[in-house]
Formats: sequence, C-alpha cells, structure tokens
Amino acid sequence: MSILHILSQYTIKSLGELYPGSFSAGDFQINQTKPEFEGDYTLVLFSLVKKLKIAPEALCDALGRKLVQQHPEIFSSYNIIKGFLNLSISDSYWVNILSNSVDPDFGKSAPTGRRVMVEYSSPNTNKPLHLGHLRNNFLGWSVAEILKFNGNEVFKSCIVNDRGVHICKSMLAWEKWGNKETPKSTGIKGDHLVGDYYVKFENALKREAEELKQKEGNGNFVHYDAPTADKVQVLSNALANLNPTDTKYTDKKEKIEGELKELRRGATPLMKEVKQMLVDWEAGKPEVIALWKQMNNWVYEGFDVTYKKIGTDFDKVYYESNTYLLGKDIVEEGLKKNVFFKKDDGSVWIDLQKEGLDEKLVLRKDGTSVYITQDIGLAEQKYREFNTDQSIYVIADEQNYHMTVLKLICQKLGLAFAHDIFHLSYGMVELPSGRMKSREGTVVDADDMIEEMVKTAQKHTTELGKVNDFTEEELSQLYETLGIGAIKFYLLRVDPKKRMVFNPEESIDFHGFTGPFIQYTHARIKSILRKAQPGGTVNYSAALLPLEKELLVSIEHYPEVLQQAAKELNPSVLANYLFSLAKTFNSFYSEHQVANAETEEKKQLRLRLAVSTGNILSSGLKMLGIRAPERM
RNA sequence: GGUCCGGUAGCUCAGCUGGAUAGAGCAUCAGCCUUCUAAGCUGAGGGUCAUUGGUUCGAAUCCAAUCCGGAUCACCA
Repeated sequence: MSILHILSQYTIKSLGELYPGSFSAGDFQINQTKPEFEGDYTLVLFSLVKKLKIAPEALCDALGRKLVQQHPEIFSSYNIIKGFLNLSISDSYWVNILSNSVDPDFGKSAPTGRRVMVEYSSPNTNKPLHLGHLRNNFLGWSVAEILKFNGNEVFKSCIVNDRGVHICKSMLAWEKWGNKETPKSTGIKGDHLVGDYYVKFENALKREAEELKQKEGNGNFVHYDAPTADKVQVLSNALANLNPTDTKYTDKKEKIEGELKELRRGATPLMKEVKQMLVDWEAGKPEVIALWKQMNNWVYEGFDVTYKKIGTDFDKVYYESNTYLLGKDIVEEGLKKNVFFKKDDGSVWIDLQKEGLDEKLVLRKDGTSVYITQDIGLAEQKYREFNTDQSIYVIADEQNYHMTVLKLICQKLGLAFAHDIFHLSYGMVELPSGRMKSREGTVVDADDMIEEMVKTAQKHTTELGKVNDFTEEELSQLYETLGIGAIKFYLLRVDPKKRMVFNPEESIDFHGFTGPFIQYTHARIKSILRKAQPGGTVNYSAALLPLEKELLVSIEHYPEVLQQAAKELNPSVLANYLFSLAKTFNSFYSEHQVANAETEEKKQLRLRLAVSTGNILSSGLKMLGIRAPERM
C-alpha cells in the first residue's frame, strides 16, 4: 500500500475518532510538501473547518498529534504553517520500501481478468508511414503495455485500410507510368514505391484539374454531367455575388472555391478512371485484383521493416477488404427496430438531432455501406471474437465526431459492447511551419526520421568514445536503441490529447528532457552495479540525507504513477515521471558515492537505491517501447 | 454559422478532481571532470498563467463572456 493510501486511511480514521460524523477522502487533500517547508506530505483541511466549526490551527494540531501518537512507525513529526498540516514520514518507512522496490516487477498489478482491446496504427496502404503514424503507433503500443502491467489482458489490433479510392490511385498511376518497375528492380522500399505513384497520380490530377479550369474560363462545361453542371453553376454564381466588403469574404470565397475544386477534380478523366477501377475491384475483375494484391504486398513488406524497427506488433490484424461488407445486416435489423429510417431514394439514415448532432447516413441509396457501417460491423466482430470489457480506438482527434457517432449508434442499437467503446483521441503532429500536408509534400517520413535519429545517435556515441570496445553489431544495436528511444520519448512525453509541434532541431537533442537522458542514467546505474552488488541486509540507523530521501520518495511513487497512466491511458504521465526520477538520481549520484560510500551501511542502502531506480527506469522505459542500454 | 478542443517563460511542454512564493527542458549567462559514465551536476536571469467579470477563506485550475488558434459538420475514408 502506498504512503498516500496509508495517509488517507489513517486520516479518515483519526478524524472519526476526534470528531462526530463520518469522513471520506473527499474531505481533505494530500499534497507533497513544498520543499521550502519541513515535512514530506501536507494535509489540506480547510474544507473541514466550516463543517467542524473549528479553527484550522486547532484542527491541524489535534490531527497531527493523533497521527504521530498512533502511528509513530510512519509519522515522525508534524508542523503547522498557515493552516497547512505538514507531516514528516519516518526514515524507517522510506528505508523499508526498498524491500519491495528492488524487485524488477515492482509496481506490477496482479491479473484482474479484465479484457481490453487496443486498436492502433491502422494504416492506409497507398503511402508510407509518416510522423503522425509514429505518434499513433507509439501511443497505442505503449497504452497496451501499460494496461498489461496493470493487470489487464490486452489484445493489440489493427485494421488495415487496404482498399478504396486511395489505393486505386497508386495502382492506376503505376499501370500508366510504372514501366513494370518493382521494389526489387528499383531498390526502393515497397511502401515508398507505392507512395511515389500516389504522388505521381496526385500531380497528374492537379494538372488535369487545371486544364478543366482553363476550359471553364472559356465557358466550356461539357466535362460535367447534368446535375454536377447545375451545382457548378450555382456555386459559380454564389462566388460571383460575394460581397468583398463582407467580413467573412475570404472564408466564404475559399469555401466555395474549395467545393468547385473538388467537383472539378472529380470530373477529370483520371478520377473517372480511378472510379471505374474501384468498381472493377468490387466486381472482382482478375487483373485489377492481381495488381491490387501485388502492390499491397509491396506495401506490407515495407511496413514490416518499419514495424519491426519501431517494435510495433499486433495480436490480431483485420483487413478492410474482408470487413467492408460487415455491418449491413446490423443496419437491416436496426431498420426493423426503427433505430434507422429509410428516405424516399432508398438511403438509410439515423437521426441524432436529439443528441445535438445531425442526421447521419448509414447505407447509400444503392445499398452499399459507408465507413461508419463497416465500423459498426467490425466493432461487433471484435467483441464476438475477443469478448472484451473495453475496446480502445487510438485515432486522431480529427475523427472525434465520427467516433462519437459510432458509439452513439451502437448504443441506440442496444449492442452489448456499445458502452465499452472508448476513443483514445490524440492531437495531430504539426511542424513549426504548420500542419503536414501530403499533397504539398510537407510530411515528415517515418523511415527518414528514424534514420536521421539513428545517425545522430551514432555521431554522439562516436564523439564521446565510451564504447569503443563494442563490436559492430553491438554498436548498431546501440545506435538504434538510442535513436529510436529519442524519437519515441519525444512523441510520448506530451499529453496525447494535445496536438503537438514537432521541432526537427529540438527532436534530435539528446540532452535534458529526452529518452537518451533517461537511458544514460540507466547506463550509469548499471556501471555502478558492475562494481558492486547489494548484499546482506539493510539495517539503517543514520538519518537519511536529503537526496537519499528524495530518491526514496520518488521510487515509492512509481506504482501510483502506473495506475494513473493506465487510468488516463496516458503514457506521458509515465514519461514525465521517469524523467523526474532520473533527474533526482543524477543529483544524488553527483553528491554521493555509492560503491565507495562512507560506511558499509550507506553502501548497502545506496546500492539498493541504485538497483530500485535502475529497475524502474528499465521497466518504465519498456512500457514506452524504449530499451534501456547497459552501457552507452 | 453549429459542435468540440486548445491559449502557462523567447521556444517546446508540466501543473488543471481549487491550496502555501506557478515548474521542467531547450536557448542565454556563470561555475563543476586526479573520485562509481560530464549524453551529467550546481547556480543566475527570464511570467499580466490570452482578456474581462464571477464563484470563495483561497483561482493557472471552476463558471460566464470576449479575443486568438485548431479540428469537425460528405451518399470520402
């Protein structure tokens, strides 16, 4: 049990003995005492002052006295400043926690039997992974590991978006301009090769759309079918009638121009070909299917290399080409139960206006399903296959609306798992110059990023020359450990919910609040432990020095941090803690000798501090997907 | 326009279930390697916690309004 729990329980008990009525943890607050005051933990009791009609000082004094009196093994003394009750925890309590914390599994919870699925990564197969995908992968993987450590049975899953217009774009471009080149013939990684054709397609599409714009300037609109031509007409008129003095003029103009642009793109010969290709794919046309399989396989080979490097793994992989028809039968049932309704044209909708949302389409008028329909189906299938208590979706916050709707629909359908759907929504990664846009070529490629970080690790390591005796194999291992550790930590140290700015210069820094800083601390500890190992027993009688105690307090806090990280599904809580622990250790290390301590007693204590800190750093980093090197 | 999210040091971020004088890292400046790894340590400067009002013993934290930024509101995925 943690000191916070103990404190809380004893406080409740003592209050009950001192005053009439019953008390709960909500009646007071426990904070770590500010360094400028004496004490370890501070009880904030102001909310009880009114309830008990007693002066803060008197309350603090009565409670402080009682706590120290009844539990001298825990509380050594107390003091009162401005109505805050500062409690000092006895050194023996702190020293005693070492018997638990030297265990490599310190902080691990017993199995709870709770089953959780974490869906993450979920890439499209038309282009290589970029920085945003890395945040998703690291987050999902880490959350899964944190949940495991907290006693949950976890299943990592992934839905591969392996079909659709975007893939057809790459396919068509390769067919047209590819000259049958392959990853092998070009030496280009498969996912990058396919991505290159996606870019080629987009560029060609842009040119065709530009040509259409020229034609439209000359009054030629024959490339549109009748209904689209009408729409274009309406929009063009609206554009012409905009009042330039309107405060929202530029907004409105951009919006209309955007819509016109989309219509124009849709009317290009290339888009028409792509749409035909998609129809052919759905019809199972052999040569289209063959091409699709071939190009997807190239992508998978590329992804495998990247996934292996960054340590991404799954217990279950779903493919959209297998699941895109799911959900239709659920919609049919829902229609019978009047959860959905059918419009005159045959399309099926759900009305979410009571929930403050809009009407949402679930089946097109031609009876085909849309994204959300598949998602309902897949959610149902996952539940059936894994019998989960919770299903977490790691998806960027641009899909907040979609995920709200998904959950709501499942609830309205009365599906058993509906309530257990949780959208772990994370913010997008931006560059100092703004948002990454694949169409404008401002995306940071994941493979490039990793390579650069590994090279930076190599550069630093070589300059410092501390591991010159390593073999080539050991060295390249170390470079990856450090480079990938740096980027993982960089992306995980920020609250997932918040969007974050990726600063290329800052990210390659290996000093300060970084992965390598923590890895370095771990290596230092291992270096000490190669010289001496704890032995005998800790029979500590001298007073703890400030930095010894600070370390112990931090070590004691670890299980609590893990619980919080699991509860909030937030690895940044862990990342911040590990940094703080490492920092404390480094201060301690620079002040005090461990292996050559002043006395044997101190040596034994400090060796255990080193062992415990090393364990926590290594186990914590592991849950962030970061390896802790023995030497660096 | 509706809905949702955010605004804390020059930059990137903690702190947000209300508590004492708001913290880190980077950057800047000044120190520390004959002692277990200096990818480290110690110190200094740097703040109208977007603005205004409210709630109360107490507000960066809660509420309201305003300003600024972002996301989203497809028979796309």
